[in-house]
Amino acid sequence: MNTVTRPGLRERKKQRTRDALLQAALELFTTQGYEHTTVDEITEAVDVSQRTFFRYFAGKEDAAFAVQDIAHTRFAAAVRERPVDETPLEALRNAVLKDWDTIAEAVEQVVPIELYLRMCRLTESTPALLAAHLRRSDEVGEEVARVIAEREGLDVDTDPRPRVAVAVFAGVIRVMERRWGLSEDLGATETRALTVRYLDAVGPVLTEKWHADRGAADTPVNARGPQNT
Amino acid sequence: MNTVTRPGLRERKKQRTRDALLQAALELFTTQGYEHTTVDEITEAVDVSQRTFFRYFAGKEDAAFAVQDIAHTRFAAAVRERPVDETPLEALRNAVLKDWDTIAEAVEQVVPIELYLRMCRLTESTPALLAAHLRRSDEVGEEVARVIAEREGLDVDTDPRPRVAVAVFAGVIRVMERRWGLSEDLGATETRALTVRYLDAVGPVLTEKWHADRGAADTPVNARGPQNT
DNA sequence: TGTACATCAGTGAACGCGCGTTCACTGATGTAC
DNA sequence: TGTACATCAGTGAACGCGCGTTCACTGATGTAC
Repeated sequence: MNTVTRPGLRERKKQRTRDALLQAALELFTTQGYEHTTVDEITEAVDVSQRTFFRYFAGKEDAAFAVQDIAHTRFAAAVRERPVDETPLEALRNAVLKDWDTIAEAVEQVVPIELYLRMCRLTESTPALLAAHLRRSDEVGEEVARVIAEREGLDVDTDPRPRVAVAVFAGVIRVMERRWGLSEDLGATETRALTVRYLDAVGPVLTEKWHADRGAADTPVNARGPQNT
Repeated sequence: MNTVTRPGLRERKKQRTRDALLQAALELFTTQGYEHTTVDEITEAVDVSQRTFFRYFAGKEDAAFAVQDIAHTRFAAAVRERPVDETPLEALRNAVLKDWDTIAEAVEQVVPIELYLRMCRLTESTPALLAAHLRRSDEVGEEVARVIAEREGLDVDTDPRPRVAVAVFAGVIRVMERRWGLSEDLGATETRALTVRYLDAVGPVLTEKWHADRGAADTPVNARGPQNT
């Protein structure tokens, strides 16, 4: 065993403690609600002292967003990897979509994906968490705007376009998040389709006459016909 | 005196107490920082009991956003008042601009405008406040999306366009807020011009080649030439 | 105009609560020889 | 392979703090007659 050098026993134990705390935290948050879960309950569930929790997480909120942070970091990295010949909005769109291809696996390294999805729903319905989420997303947006500016060889502080592009994109993602949070059981494929459709809606929203196709706007991406949600 | 019926003495006293608390709160927040100001300090400054504070504000955060709430309410109302022949984005743009014509007076009814502006800056630089602000803005966005949907005779839950339009608009406003927060002494006129320019940038960002006018994008609205900020 | 009663803003003192911190300590893991 | 020492994750118990709540009470304002 131990084919390649892997972290020592101490490191592996740390990782296990952290994972256990994280999983217990999300489990409790999604079961009893974020506000109604105390740090003490989390540490009791894992059977470590309260002090240990604060060794791994700066606070309760930090634990709540530990997995989301992975997603954010991955997204920023995905944007960085887009070929420069794509337009900024193409790059952003392709980055999310590509990112989503492998996000499930990445999350599963830490907690069950299903738990992460439940946590996302909770975030949408808990004011304190939603506020924190929006602020974190805003930060990611700022980071991504800098990446876009660099790609295009622009100064992010003097040229408004990188930030505007990211803001437009982030706004659409936010609309998708809200909608995703509302409808139960919206799978990966549907979410993807929804995102593409919303992104495609931006152009027409700005330029086309809205009333021309009134009522036909929410037809599914690949098919036409009656539907709900 | 008392030409028309005005609120009784009791009501006027209540108003004065509330205003005093609000002003003291913002003054302390902007002077010492939000986190470093306790509710007790606020009530001590006004010389009322701590209990009285909670009669007027649900909590510390509520006081911090009391003025901002006025602005939000006014904006939503302004959107409602736009003629229906304007496109949604025209309506949103005209609503902010029109709203800003009279916002100073409205705010002055409650606290000095300069204090409100200082509070806005503080919000931008205090994580807890920024998070709360973004969540509140998100709520306003939802409300405005419903107004837009109604204007256009669309169902906000099946047609993505109202929410997408508002998200795009809100994103641009957010970019403006951030920039405003960074540069000191950005007056009303400049802010207005900045907003218009950012809104005008949305179309080109989506459609035009970015590199064509590289470096010339941030020239002032009415003039061309070297400049900073 | 005056009196008697009702309403309700404000009091003040005490409390519960959970977050996050502190401290000196223990014992397992890692490393040097 | 074994021993001696260093590191550092985890302990547990105590604490400070500020938010927001509770309660029975006081006294000013409003209203009915």
